[in-house]
Amino acid sequence: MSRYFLKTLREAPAEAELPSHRLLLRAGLVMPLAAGLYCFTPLGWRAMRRVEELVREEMNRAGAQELRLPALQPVELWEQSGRNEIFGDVLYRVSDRRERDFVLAPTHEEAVSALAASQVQSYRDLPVTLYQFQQKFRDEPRPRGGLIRLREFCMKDAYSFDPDWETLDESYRAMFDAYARIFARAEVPAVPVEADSGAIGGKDSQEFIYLNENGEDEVLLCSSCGYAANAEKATFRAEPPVAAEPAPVERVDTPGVGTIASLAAFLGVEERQTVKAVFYAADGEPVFVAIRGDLEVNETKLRNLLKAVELEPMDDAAVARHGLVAGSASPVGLEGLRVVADTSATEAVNLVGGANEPDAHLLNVNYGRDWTATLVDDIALAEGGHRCLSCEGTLDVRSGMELGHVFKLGSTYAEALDVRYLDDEGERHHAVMGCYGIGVDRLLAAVLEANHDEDGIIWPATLAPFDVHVVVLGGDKPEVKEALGEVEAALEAAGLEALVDDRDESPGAKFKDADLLGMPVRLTVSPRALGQGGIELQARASGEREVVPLGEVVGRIRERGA
RNA sequence: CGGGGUGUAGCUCAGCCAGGUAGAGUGCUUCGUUCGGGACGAAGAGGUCCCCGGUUCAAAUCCGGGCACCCCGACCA
Repeated sequence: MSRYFLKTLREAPAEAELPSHRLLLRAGLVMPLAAGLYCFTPLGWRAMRRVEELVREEMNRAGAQELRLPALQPVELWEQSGRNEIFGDVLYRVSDRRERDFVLAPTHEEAVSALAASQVQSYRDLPVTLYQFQQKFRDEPRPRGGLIRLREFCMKDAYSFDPDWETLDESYRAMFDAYARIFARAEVPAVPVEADSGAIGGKDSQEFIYLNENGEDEVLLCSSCGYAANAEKATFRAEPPVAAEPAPVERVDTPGVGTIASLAAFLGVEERQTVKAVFYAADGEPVFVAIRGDLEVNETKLRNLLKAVELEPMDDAAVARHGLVAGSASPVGLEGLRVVADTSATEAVNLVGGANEPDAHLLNVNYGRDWTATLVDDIALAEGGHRCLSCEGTLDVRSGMELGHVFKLGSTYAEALDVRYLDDEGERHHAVMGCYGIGVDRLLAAVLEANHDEDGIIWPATLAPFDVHVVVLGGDKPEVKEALGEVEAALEAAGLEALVDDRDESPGAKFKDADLLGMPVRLTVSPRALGQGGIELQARASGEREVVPLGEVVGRIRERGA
């Protein structure tokens, strides 16, 4: 370590708040270069390589084949798939000396499809799963949390090509199982949850979420039946509507009432007896959304339903232009606007709705009789405390980090980039694709979030940058020198990698650094330990300590699973 | 893109309100002592006080404009 390119910090820089971010900086694994961009030091890079190697082992075990695609890609490829526009500002754009336009790829469905299109000809070439480790570039609006959200990061991205949806199920399952093994071996408790599959379409989509309060994603979990879903996707059972016979519409004055809460209080009804209006602009087109008053709109569900790329709240000018009365808007008597209704608002009877004039509302509004919608579907947002749709349980809301995503894509890219094959009857079909991603940097951060104590990192043995941390005390004494030489030789012969702290530091400083850096096993070579008959061995996780005769050191390390 | 915060030594921060020689701890260098849980003493190196402009005899400090970074939100295949 006296010559190792590493500096630890006694205190973490002020900008770091998350435990993983603080540890990365304190242990000297990374150095920030700019927002969302990090340098990895030799030690940090070793850690990354260990994570990468673990992922690679499981990909290979699952039968996937590693390849390499370029990060720099012609913009035409992205125009072909239509994602030049969909990604928009997220794409880093560059041009070459001839002023041709390129992008730094944020993901590789296009490139891998182009490659597959050139290679796949027959059903005999399928199925195949290809993967790579490659830097992705995304101009994120807000990088954050050290390695949690980066602008340049390493992703393990895999893509499967199958002849049909049935065999895709098998390819998908193989990746799903590989992911479960990866997170288990990395000692990060990630749970699979149902996820939104986005505007691209596709079928099943699941995310592996590490439940952690510092995560950016929200998931809903049912402790009774095990249902788990990303908040964007989650379904639930709304409170049943209040039962009643339809009554005639009646106008009431509601002076100063402009919110559902105040409306319900003013009239002495429950919020689920009201209908709420929310206005959006979907790709610039105005949309009037009606949902029961006790529920919120899930904008992801709405965006998917409308097949919109962009969905924003309607701005005040547009609200006025369409003659909408905020606070008392109503789908009743509404003309010239696309109306989308949540199922909840169409099933309930005798709701209180707006009157489309200030300080007034309508009683006994009923779907079908008084108003209709262009589209009716589930567009409600599941929240903690809601009832599970699958059982009698209650949903809990938790935050978490998305570490991996597995996704049955279908043929969207195969069609855009012409990945076709001939079946055994000579008929041409598009391949059916799946895609599978793991953020390697983020996984490294998650490993630290899940494996540390107040003294520092506690590396899982499979991911530790070094197997053993050797603290040398009294290194100028001949018996210590001799013992150190023998220990180093034994470790090397056993294939164990060691970080040897031969610095001229006080014992306390060396022990503190050993705890911070967190290798699974610490060996102390010192006059005291030699006097007690050998080398001191301490396990980082348990803190258990023992003095082991020199010849048995490797054996004891092996027994401890390093 | 909206809201909040911060920019002074490698790191953590004080100084700014009330303008007047740029500071502490830690880290770094050297010497000595010490040597099993961030040792002690001494000497030293290290600064465009984020940038540009303004006010002033004088700006880290006051004023204006920018930039960067962090946090919250929006966004996130």
